[in-house]
Amino acid sequence: MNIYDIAKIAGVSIATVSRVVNDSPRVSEKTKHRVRAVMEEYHYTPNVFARGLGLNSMQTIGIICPDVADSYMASAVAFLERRLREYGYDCILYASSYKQKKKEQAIELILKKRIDALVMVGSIYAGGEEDASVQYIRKAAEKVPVFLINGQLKGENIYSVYSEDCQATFAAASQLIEAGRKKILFLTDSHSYSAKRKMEGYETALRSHGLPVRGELKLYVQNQIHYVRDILLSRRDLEFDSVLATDDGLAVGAVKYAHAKKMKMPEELSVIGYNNSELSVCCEPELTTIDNTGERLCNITIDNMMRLLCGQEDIPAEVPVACHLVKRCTTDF
Amino acid sequence: MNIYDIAKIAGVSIATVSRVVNDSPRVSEKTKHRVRAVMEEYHYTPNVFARGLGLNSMQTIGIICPDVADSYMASAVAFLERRLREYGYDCILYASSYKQKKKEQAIELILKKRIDALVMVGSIYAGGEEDASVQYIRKAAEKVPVFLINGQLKGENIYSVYSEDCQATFAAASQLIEAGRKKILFLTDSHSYSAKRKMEGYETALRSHGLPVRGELKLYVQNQIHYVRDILLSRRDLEFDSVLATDDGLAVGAVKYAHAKKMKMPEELSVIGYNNSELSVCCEPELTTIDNTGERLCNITIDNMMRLLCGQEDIPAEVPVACHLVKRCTTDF
DNA sequence: ATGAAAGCGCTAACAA
DNA sequence: TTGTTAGCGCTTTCAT
Repeated sequence: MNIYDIAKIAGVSIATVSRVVNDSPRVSEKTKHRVRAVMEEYHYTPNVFARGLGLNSMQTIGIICPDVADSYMASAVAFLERRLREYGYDCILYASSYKQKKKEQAIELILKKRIDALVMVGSIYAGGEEDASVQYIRKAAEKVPVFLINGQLKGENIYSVYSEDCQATFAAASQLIEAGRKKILFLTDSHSYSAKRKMEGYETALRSHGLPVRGELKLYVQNQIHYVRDILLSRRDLEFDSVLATDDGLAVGAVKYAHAKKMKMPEELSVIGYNNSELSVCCEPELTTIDNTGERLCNITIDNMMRLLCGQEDIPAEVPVACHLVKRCTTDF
Repeated sequence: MNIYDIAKIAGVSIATVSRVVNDSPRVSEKTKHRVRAVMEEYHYTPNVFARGLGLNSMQTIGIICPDVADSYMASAVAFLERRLREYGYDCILYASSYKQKKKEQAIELILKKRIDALVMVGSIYAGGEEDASVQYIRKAAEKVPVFLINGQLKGENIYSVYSEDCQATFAAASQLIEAGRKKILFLTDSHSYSAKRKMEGYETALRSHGLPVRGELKLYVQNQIHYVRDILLSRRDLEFDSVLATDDGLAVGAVKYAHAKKMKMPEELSVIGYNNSELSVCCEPELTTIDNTGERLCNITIDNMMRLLCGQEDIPAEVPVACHLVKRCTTDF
């Protein structure tokens, strides 16, 4: 059942059927009704491939992120998908992993699908720095508008929305210090741009309060609760009275460590996580955490994208979004 | 840059270029090399829409699930995506929500995309029962093979892989009873088929141990940790010495309740969760939970799908997969 | 091994 | 308002 069949049955030309399908105003209501009736009766569905070929678009947005299983990205993807569907777009999903090579391959593959726009979720992709590792994004932007969520990159056809992680960790670390903590352990699992910005805020807070920045207090670990706990237990040399983590999972690892050492929280150990995830309210005591407002980032991105795809021009190239601290039980301020 | 351009530059016909693109054996190695060189030089990428039109396929699998943000489904989607990509397939993603109407709409929309197969993730879609609410799946299966993950439905072109939830809860409840528990609270947030099967196992265990099945000990609640805790705190009439939950989040709510009441776990309250999620190892004490082996379900599904798409015939219509209990600290057996 | 040409099902410019 | 027709870029059959 194709457009020719419908045209024949309805006694009109294919052009008219096409117009009805696309709800063109240049068809009389009467024929519209008639054609629609025929389409209904025969369960006609326009062929999207042919349509794509003609329009050079299948109304599809590519979403790429390092790992959909990560709860932060899963929420982002869920949110993006829902809003895009409202606007009649489909999502094709690519998990790129965290490796540079894989990221580039993923982009290459996804661009072949002739998507209408590309969303890159995660600060692993770009973060305001200019090196070779970011050229593939620029190249992608030559073909299709690129939207970075929690990424930052200047360039033609590239739009960044990111959370102000640096300010957030600065504020959090400052509060720890002002509450009397002197040795803040910085826990991270990543060298992403956002991790760098978080570390920057941490260091700035130390310095501006006259505290030394010690290398051994910046710890890279895998993001697995028990693994983090065990690492901390094994590092008996390490002295710290508080933890600032770049992810709730890491922070929970620290909480588990405190349990294992029978330390009281927050008195003997303060802990601050990141992302305001379910984990932060699951662990005991519940975790003070930084909410980086993933939903807002997504919303702003979609708004910008839709305006761009509708031909508007005045889309901001960069939108920083403030985080806020959610105070729970692992801190005493 | 299209196939005609490449053909002209390489001094061959478009048919030959097409053959090279598809790596047909009916082209001499010499011309293959020549044409490939030209394609490389001009960064030629075949137009997927035209290709789709010709082949009536864009090598795309539709994945539909009620909510990608849910950690169980997020892992499943992540896993499916990775494996499908290995086979050269793309994923288009639809979040359907849990409502019947929305589910039907989602299917209708996704079928318009002329996907090569459809994966439905989650026991919300079907579970071995024959009612009207499942007809839309049968209709979908007329157009494209349908793969249910943790769903069960007999029918032409429908393939089910599901975990044996009934056995799992039967075993878990039996162990609780044999460890001396008499009042097991069954906590669930869903009327999905899998929730029903879980309840069935729970009831069977009670009966086969000579215990009564009490309606008030089967509790439907929203899946939010604090919400569950508060509900339990408010239901002062409810007496129970153990909890069997259909999801880790619910179980953690019970753990929080025990904390609030200063009850010792597992002595005064045993808790068993479901899904072996990160939450189960995050909470304190850590949660005994049922692992329903989501990865295995996905793997089996993909294997079956690929065999089917390659023209093989002997695909099992139903594959039950056993769960297993992961013992942690909220039980004393 | 290669080429010519007929689709695939739609959109849109142009005519009427 | 409606119809005719020329693409869109590819696959594939049929010749050669």
